[in-house]
Amino acid sequence: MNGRSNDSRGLCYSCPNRHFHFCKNLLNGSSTEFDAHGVKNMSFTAKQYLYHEGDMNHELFVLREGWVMLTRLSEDGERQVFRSVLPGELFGFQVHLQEPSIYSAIALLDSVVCRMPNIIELCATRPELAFSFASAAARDMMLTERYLTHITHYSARRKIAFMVLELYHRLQRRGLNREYAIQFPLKQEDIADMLGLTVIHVNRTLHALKDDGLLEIHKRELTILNYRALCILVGC
Amino acid sequence: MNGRSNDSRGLCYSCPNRHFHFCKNLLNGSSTEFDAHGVKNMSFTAKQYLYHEGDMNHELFVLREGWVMLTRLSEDGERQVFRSVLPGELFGFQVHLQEPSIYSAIALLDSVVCRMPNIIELCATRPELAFSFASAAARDMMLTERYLTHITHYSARRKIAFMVLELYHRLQRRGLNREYAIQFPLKQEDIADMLGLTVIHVNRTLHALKDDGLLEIHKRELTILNYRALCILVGC
DNA sequence: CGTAAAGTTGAATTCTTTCAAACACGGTGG
DNA sequence: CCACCGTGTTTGAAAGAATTCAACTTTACG
Repeated sequence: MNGRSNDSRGLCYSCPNRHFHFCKNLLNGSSTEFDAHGVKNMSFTAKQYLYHEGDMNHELFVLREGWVMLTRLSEDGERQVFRSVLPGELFGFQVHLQEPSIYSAIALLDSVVCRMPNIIELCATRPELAFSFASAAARDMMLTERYLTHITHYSARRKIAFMVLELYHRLQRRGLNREYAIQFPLKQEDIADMLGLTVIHVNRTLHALKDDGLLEIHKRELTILNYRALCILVGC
Repeated sequence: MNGRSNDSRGLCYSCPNRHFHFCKNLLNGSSTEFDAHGVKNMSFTAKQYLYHEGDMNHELFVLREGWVMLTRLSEDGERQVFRSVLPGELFGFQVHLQEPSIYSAIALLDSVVCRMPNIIELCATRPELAFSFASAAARDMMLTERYLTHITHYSARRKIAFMVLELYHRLQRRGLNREYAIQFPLKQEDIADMLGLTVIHVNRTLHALKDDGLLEIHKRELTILNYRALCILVGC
């Protein structure tokens, strides 16, 4: 009822309930009301950019289906992957709504997003939405902080295991898994840029994980071969 | 006026303007109005915990003076430092206000905080505050993401340089620096737990940075010896 | 003054990166 | 149908970065 029961499952690292309340709020509004604010669905094909860093993007998106990745190019040309956005989740909200976006959003799978321009106006009309935004932002924050602490403290093996479990749980929460398998469009280079490793090392580590019977990535599909062992590795 | 001019200073990594708008909003309210909601100042001495992870903490804090550090113990006993909270900044807001806090807050210096219980009630009375919370959360998010990307991708030397510059700029913004020096209560172990390094390696790296004339930490005071070189190292 | 906390050092080991090269696979054009 | 091309993946060897462990020194503080 209040989401507490979900959090007592011991999934200490993932945040499967992310944005749930927000989306419920948002999506329960009458569609005519939202239409008035220019809220509408848009489709993107895989590898298509929704927007680039530097664009003036005053819009807020909810991903309805697909997979979106948020990236940024650092000053020295390195690509940094911020995070993956999965169906039901929110993205595009940033501090200064008047400022250019600090990251790019690219669709990794064919995706449908719900776009909301005029966030400020929307909040003015429905004040409770502002609180939802705050909650959603705090939720993102929690997730990012977990990535931060895990990634900074542990081995490549554990980082990858953490990321895999985290993504798996978020998808599972929405019923987007097939048993222990999920559709997985991330390339080894994406994983590397997300976790701060080299492609080569990601490759070797993935092999080791497969040899040890923990997980396997094949043909854009990720299969968790030993869920318990993976949890133990991540330390939860 | 709108904060945009502040962001054009080229401080690509730090977020000196953090929480500024929020605090302005909040602190400009008439004190009687806030008193009605139980808003009040509290003092803590150095090394004193404001609250522990697991506590039921439904409160929001603004740090007025001092230095607060947010930490968490992971399942395997390792301590993880989330971030430092500096004067003028907000902390304590988390997704599920009804849930126990996911981190501890400890004062590293004698500190004064402004405590606001009943956040939800407060937001109901003053809806624009909710939007401020969302902005503040987004701001924290941006900072954390910058830490994430910097820390995951670069060497210990650069991580430490980044952290130092970031803290320096946040303090400088409030005029809490003395030239190129700031009060610096973080111990080498805190730095290690924040950046995911060992104390030993932090120690060696700090020495190297000092030998190279970049920065120096002595008697709880940090001095930036070569600001330009530090910026170049961090890559901004 | 004595104890605990914080900082320092060296040597050996482990983890991760770098560089250079090869392989696998799907799509395209001839 | 096959050669070609590009993207993504794989491998080896060597160098570099960071950790571990164990011990020692200095500083802070009651």
